[in-house]
Amino acid sequence: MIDLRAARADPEGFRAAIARKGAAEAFDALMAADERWRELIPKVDELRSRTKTKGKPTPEQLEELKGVKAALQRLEAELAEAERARDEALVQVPNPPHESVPDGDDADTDAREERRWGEPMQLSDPKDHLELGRFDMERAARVSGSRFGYWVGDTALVALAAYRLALDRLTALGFVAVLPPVLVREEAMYGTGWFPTEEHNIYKVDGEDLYLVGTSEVSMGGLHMSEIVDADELPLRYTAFSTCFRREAGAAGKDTRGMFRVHQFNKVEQFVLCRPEESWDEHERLLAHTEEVVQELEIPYRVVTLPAGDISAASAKTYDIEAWFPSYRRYRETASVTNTTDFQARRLKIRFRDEGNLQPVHTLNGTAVVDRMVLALIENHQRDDGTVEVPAALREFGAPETVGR
RNA sequence: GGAGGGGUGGCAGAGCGGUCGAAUGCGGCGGUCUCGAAAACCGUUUCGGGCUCUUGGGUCCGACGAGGGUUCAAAUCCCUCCCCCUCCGCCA
Repeated sequence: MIDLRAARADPEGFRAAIARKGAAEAFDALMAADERWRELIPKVDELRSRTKTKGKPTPEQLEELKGVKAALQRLEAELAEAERARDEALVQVPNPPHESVPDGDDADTDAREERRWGEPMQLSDPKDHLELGRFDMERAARVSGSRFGYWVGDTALVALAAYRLALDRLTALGFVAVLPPVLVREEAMYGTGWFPTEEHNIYKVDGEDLYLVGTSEVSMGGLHMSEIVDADELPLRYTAFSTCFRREAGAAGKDTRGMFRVHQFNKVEQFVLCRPEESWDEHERLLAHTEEVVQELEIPYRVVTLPAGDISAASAKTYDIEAWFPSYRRYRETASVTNTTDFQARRLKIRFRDEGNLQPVHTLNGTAVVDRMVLALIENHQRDDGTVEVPAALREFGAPETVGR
């Protein structure tokens, strides 16, 4: 959530920034709800102080108390309603985007390209990952429905090696490896900003108050929920491996072929908690880590800064790494690296003590390796005979030298 | 799944209807001592919110897992939920 006090102090500034995410109305609604709440709170406090008695009250005092309490009860009901309305408005307001984030809301036309790496291969007739790797979509459809697939044989081993490579590189940098839960409570979903805006994309477990995470960012955000972390321990750097689940409810008919957009995939994530003044440097560092992995996988890519209207509610700034996909003949999103500043930390109540003052930490998350990258790897390393040469970096992690059908 | 026990400040741990926002210990911060440090000793130290004034205070309100209830009055009594621990059963 945003810093309400800061927003009251500079409503125009906040409104302008939030408007770049297309959420000016949500902000206006919040300010109105907050004003209403602030009208009521002093009145309630005043009445409450009048109900205080020291020790046993006299009969006359009791009579007077009765009247005050009746008035208090009515006012408290109003306050509770105002508070509910204000909190509801608060969760609708996104994190203001950083100044360096471009305007616009279209990922394709408004994103700012930062750089490119590698030479996109230009085959006249490139095969796609389904033709090159071993995936079983037909049987998966029978077992699980559309948008699921089995990774089979050498293809599965390449994916596992890629996860292991990312974990290896990150732990060497001091990141702590974590295998987190993938079922979480509503609290973690709200805390990380996935709810309420992304709720449509999340699976809920029937009969339980549990949700399947769309990314381990949710589990990792929850890890230090409600804690006051030791300032000396910051930054806390984690790398988590987990399966991720997404309903892809709004994506009907989009990317229906192959494993590009599926309901379930695996990801190695970076998740960091740090001091506010460190988070922008840390953001660049996380991006660099991801780029190093993609380079080791020898996948041509470009880095873009997503426009304000296309980043998540929690994000202040997001870089995407788009891998070259020969079969699509274009770059496509494979990794996201995001600074959520204090937005998640505020909701999750993760704070640290700085010269006596408690303040929220900053949190960041970023893909290190994800299944889509392995798809890109397979496509980019195809040879004329339809086999795939696996990058040397993956061999020590159990990958075969080649993948062929 | 069954049977018990428990959730209190950064941590440990008292309190079990008003005198309790809360003993005590540890930790933290400041100081005395010291060339310096340790030890010892002294002082200080929960969080959130509103208003307010020379940003550091003043003042009022709220919070003892969460939410309801009883009562003039709840950390303390009752109900619901969540979580943790121990034992038994089951299980990868």
